[in-house]
Formats: sequence, C-alpha cells, structure tokens
Amino acid sequence: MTEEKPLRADARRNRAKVLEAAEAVFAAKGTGAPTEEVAREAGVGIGTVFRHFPTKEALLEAVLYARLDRFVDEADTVVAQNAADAGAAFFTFLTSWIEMSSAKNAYFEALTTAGVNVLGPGSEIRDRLRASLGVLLKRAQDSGAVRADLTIAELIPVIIGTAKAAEHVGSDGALRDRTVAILFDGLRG
Amino acid sequence: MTEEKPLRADARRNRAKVLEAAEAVFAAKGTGAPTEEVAREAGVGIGTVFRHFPTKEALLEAVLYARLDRFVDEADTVVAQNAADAGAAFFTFLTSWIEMSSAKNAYFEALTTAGVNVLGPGSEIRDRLRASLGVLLKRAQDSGAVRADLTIAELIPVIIGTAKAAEHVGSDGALRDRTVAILFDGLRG
Amino acid sequence: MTEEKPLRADARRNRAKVLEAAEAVFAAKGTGAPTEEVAREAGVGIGTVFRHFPTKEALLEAVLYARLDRFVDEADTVVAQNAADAGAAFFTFLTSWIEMSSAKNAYFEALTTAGVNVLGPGSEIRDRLRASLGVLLKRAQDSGAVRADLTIAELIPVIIGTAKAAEHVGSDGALRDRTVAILFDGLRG
Amino acid sequence: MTEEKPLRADARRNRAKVLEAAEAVFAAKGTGAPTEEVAREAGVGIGTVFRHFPTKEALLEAVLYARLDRFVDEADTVVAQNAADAGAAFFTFLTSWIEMSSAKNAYFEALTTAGVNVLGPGSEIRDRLRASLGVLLKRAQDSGAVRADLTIAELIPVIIGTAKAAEHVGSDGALRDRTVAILFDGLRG
DNA sequence: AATGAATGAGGCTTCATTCAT
DNA sequence: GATGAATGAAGCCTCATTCAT
Repeated sequence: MTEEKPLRADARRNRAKVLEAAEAVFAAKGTGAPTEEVAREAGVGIGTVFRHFPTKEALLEAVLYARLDRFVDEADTVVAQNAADAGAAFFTFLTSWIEMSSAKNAYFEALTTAGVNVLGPGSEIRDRLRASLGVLLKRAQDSGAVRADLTIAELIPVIIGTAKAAEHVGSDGALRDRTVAILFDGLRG
Repeated sequence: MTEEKPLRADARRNRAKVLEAAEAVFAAKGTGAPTEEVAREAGVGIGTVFRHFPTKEALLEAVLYARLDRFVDEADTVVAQNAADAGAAFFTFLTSWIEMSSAKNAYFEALTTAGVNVLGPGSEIRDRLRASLGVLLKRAQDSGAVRADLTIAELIPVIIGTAKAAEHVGSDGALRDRTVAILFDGLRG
Repeated sequence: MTEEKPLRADARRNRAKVLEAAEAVFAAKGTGAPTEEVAREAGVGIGTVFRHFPTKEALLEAVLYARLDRFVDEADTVVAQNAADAGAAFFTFLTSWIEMSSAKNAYFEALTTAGVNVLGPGSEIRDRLRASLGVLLKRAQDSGAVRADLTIAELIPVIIGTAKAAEHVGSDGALRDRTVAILFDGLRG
Repeated sequence: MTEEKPLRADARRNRAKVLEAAEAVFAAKGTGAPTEEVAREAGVGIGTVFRHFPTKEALLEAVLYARLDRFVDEADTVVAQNAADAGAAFFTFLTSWIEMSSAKNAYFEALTTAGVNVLGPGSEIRDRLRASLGVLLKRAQDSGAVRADLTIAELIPVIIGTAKAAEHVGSDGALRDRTVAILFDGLRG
C-alpha cells in the first residue's frame, strides 16, 4: 500500500520532483495551495501530479510520510552514532528536528482535518518512529539527563508543541532558543 | 478597526448571532466551512453576514478577536480576585487557555496563512493580554511558583505550543494532562 | 422531494429558462454536453444552473421529468376531450408524442446508465403516466381499435421503440410515416 | 477505411485482443469507459490501442463494424441454408438481432452524436446488410408470412426500434418477448 | 437593513492523445 | 512495434462576493 512495482527511472525522478515541490509549496502557502502550483513548481504537467498521487489528499499524505521518514532516518543516524553523551544526543536531535520543522507544521493539522492519520495505530511509520525515538529516550533517561517518567506517547506531542511554539516566535532567534529551552526544561531529569 | 459607530439594536443582535454561529461552525468543521453555513446556523441571510463582516477573513478575525477578548476578560477577573495562591492562579489560568484552545489554533493558522497577525505588535488585544498575563506572572514569580527568568515574550509562545501539544493528543484526557504537566514543569521555579 | 418552498419570481423564471435550455442543448448535442453550454444557452451564470440543480444528474432528471410531465398533461387533455373515435384518439396521441420525441430520446438512456430511474416503481410520474395512458388504451380497446391483449407495461416500451425507429429514419417524412404505421399495425385490434 | 495493409501476426493478434476487450468493456460500462480500461482488459499498453485505432471514435466504429460484420455473416448463413419455412427463418433472424442488440444501440448513439453514421448511405456494411436481409425478406414475403408492402428501407428502422423497445423493458424476459411479438405483428402478412 | 438569487473565478479530477524509452 | 509516463484541455462543482428585490 506504500510501495508498488518498481517505477521507470524517469517516473521515479518525476515523483520525487513532485514530492519536493509539494513540500515547498504547502510549507509556503499552506495545504490549501492549488495542486496546479505544485505542478508548476515541479516543472511537470498537472496530469503527472495526479498520476503519481491520485487525489490531493494522497499527495498531502505522501508529503507527510516523506517528512516523517526523514525524521526517523535522522533519529536512526543519531542512534547509530551512539554518542557518548546520551542527554546531549537526545536534545540535539530534538532541537534539529524543531528547527527543521518550524514554518512547516501544517501537515498534521491538514491531515487530521481530512480524516487521515498517518500516525494512527498500525501504521508502519509510527512503529519505526516509536522504535527510534524510544532508543534515544531510553538512553537519555538511563544517563539521568531526562526524567524517568517520560514516555514516547508524551514525547511526540511535546515535540510537536515545541515546534509550534518555535514557529510562533518567528524570526527572533534568541527568543526562540530561550522559549525552546524553557519547554525542554520540563523534560529534564 | 476595533470601535465602530453605534448599531441599531436588531443589527447588533444579528451581529452577535452571526459571531456565535461562526464560532460554532468553524469549530466544528474548520475554517474552510462555507459562509453560507454560518448564515444558516445564525438564522440570517447570507447577505447579512457579509453586511456585518465584509470578507470571510474579517469574520474569522472577528471570531478570534471575540475569543481572545473573553479570554482576557477571564484573565482580568483572575487578576482582580488577587488569589492567595498566586502559583495556582497562574497555572489554573494557563490550563483554561489550553482547554479552550484547540479551536483557537485553527483560527491563528488560517489568519496567519492569510497574512493577518492578530497577536502581532501593536494590536490592542495583545497589549491587554500582555498586561493581564504580566500581573499573574509577576505574582506567581514573586511567590516562587514560577521561575524568575521567564518573560511574557517567552510565555505566550509557550502557551501556544502547549495548546498545540494538547490538541495533538486528541481525546485521551489522561495523556493530555500528563503532556501539559510536563511542559508546564519547564515553567516552575 | 419534487417541489420545495415557493421560489421567488425571478428564481422561478431562471429555473424555467435553464430547464428549457437544457432540453434544447441535450437534445441537440446529447446528454454529454457540458453544463456550461446549458448556462450560456439559458443566459445565466453556471452557478445559477448548479443552484437550481445541484448535480448534472439532477438536471438531466429534471429535464426528463418535465418531458414526461408534458406528456402526461397531453394525454390528460386527450382523455378529457373524450373523442368520439377512441381509436383515432389513441393513435393520434401516440403519433404526436412520437413526432415530438424523435431526435430527443437520449434521456432514458442517459439516466438508466446513470442509475436513475424516473419511471421506476413508486415514482409519482409513473403512476400518472399509467393512469392517463390506461384510460386512452382502455377506450381504444373497448372500441375495438386496439388489440385487447395489449397492456400498459407493453405499450410504454412500444412507444419508446417506435419513437426510436422514427428517429432513425431521419428526415424522410414519408418513410417515417410508413415505418410508424407498420409498427402501429401490431397494436391494432 | 475497411481494407488495410497486411499486419504482422502479433500485431493482428493484438488488434483482435483490443477489439474483443473493447466490446466487453464498452458493453459493460458504456461507451464512455476510459480507453485505458480497454487496454488493461486486453492486456496491452494503452499506446498499442492507439496504434491500432488512432482515436477513440475509430475504436468505437471498429467495434460496431465488427459486430455488424458478424451479424451479416449470420444473415448470410441463414440465407444459404434456404430454410423450408421462410417466415420462421426471417423472424428467427430478426429475434437474434434484437437479442444481441441492446449493446449495439449504445454504439449507434455514441457514433451518431459524434456525427458518424455507420449504416449511412454508401457504407459497405449497409449494402451487405441490405442484400442479405433483402433475400430473407423477399422469401418471407413470397411465403406469405410477411406483408408484401414492406421494404428494406422500412425494415431496418423497425428492427432498430424494436431492439430499443426490448432494451427498455430490461430484464423481464416474458414482458420483453410479448413486446417484441406485438411489434413484429405489424410485419406479418 | 435584510434577503437570497446570481455570479464566475478557481479548485479537483478525468481521460484522449502524444512521445520518449 | 510495444510500452506507459506525461500532457493539458475540459468537465463538474464550490463558494466568496455582489446586487436586485
């Protein structure tokens, strides 16, 4: 339901172009931006967008999925590095995600409204997310850097909320850092 | 943009009905709900809606403004009560914001996308909010319940982010309470 | 489900214009003709068409309904006249209907394909149709002009088929008359 | 437009597969069914369909032509058999047309709307049809089973109209038979 | 002032047709 | 010759906004 048959090289290239364009366009103008604009940005015809993603909702879902996928990959990388300082690894990862996220957080919203739930029970990405994040969290808790009673179920909304707070601050970098720091203080051991 | 000429009694009544209906409809179906539905819910013709709020954006703004207005009133009440336990007063108030907030988030989103910033610099409501919140914060800090280095500039995004986190949790009340508690822990003295 | 609240005068006028235009356009270019063309022909905006008939299917259905309505009215008129020669009344009515129909018979087709069945069991128009046609048929049978074993259930498809035959002949009037006469011969007593 | 250059064996096979698939798909879902579905049903790429039939209209025409071709072959067979009972031969053949006709009607409709007239003057299939049918008719008239004044020019629309009537009856077999019988009565001597 | 019918730009989606592989 | 990805015109429908009643 996620990967079908191997696509021709050009088709895969176009699919990627569309996904990238969609991410940019929806981030900039909200998920209500017209599909046609995604097509223009991707440099393909609108028919191509719909060939790859048969509805706008499917496109939104794919964009969100791709974002989460990168998120999980990043988490996996950090996990693999097995940093000496587990607490630092944990907070550095969170921070990088939040920085990447600000200004781009409408996806959950749009999809929730549309009745889609990429993170719903049973979704593969959810399981991977929980696994990767779980390792980071566990290590950080074992090192004493993070409070022992924090669970993944709470961590995910905390991240989303913190990203939102950062986004709301806007361009004032120092203020944003302080705001994030305050919220992270709630996580410390 | 905030104070107008005195309306006829029936007109004022209609304006209120529309505002109330809009709040209900947009909360239930999102800000993308058709204006016509607001009119139906309010029991007036669509022309009347547009007479009072010349664009949909104006209507959205008015709804958000009304909500914030009530919120600030509430804050003022709390301030006036001069509660013995300043920390409790502070957190109770914050919690009430969070609780009635999920819907508000959608308005911020919609208006931000449209380029409107209701809480931006210079808005009267922002000033009032800052004033009331400032008093509550100051008292809570003086009582030692809240960290001394927290400023209003940080507090507002913190509240917004926490509200977002709560909204993301959805219907699981216990999980939501824990999530909010964690984030609030970052504020404590 | 057929008539709602009394429409404003201008609205009723527009509704009629649209219906008339739709009948003309669909007759000329088939039921696949774009709704926009109906709007242009009616001299209204496309929004007006959709205000009165919320889907294209509804428009098709309304056109068909209107046609059947006129058909039944006409039958009622003939019934009321109580012509001395019942056989002549019967065949004259059938002929006039067929002449009116040729070139315009795609409606049943289109609606059947679309899953609509205006003549399905329980439809009011069907009952009226059967009643009016039934009287004409009965009298013609009593007068001996029409075979006694003919039922309404057979008569309706016979009319439709005969209209189709007439339509297929095209512009050669004499040939059309002979063709219709031959088919009618099957009905005689 | 009827005879082409000799195709490679595999190409001819593909052409036949497409034609067969088209007949099945259009019969099942109407002539508006997407060409891509025909390709899928035929097990070929869509490019192949368009290589053999450069437009959808050409495909529709070919399908109808193939059907008529088989029909005429059948007529020729009946003619060759020189049946003892010429009347029975005539009506049996007509009935077989009616029975396999509901689908054909849709083709006529679609092509007529598009301005194509497969049975129009000058078409080879029309000439062959007239010839075969003419023999059957003549024999039936000579045997006294069919009225002497019936001409081919009238017979063809009569058949088409009767097929339409049968189609309109739908699935009630007994009613359909009675309806057809009534219309055929007009042809008898 | 209120009403609601009319408007039409704009969004999503389909599908016949073309063309690079 | 076959394939199927790409294309974009065109259709249906929605909805913010205007305006005659």
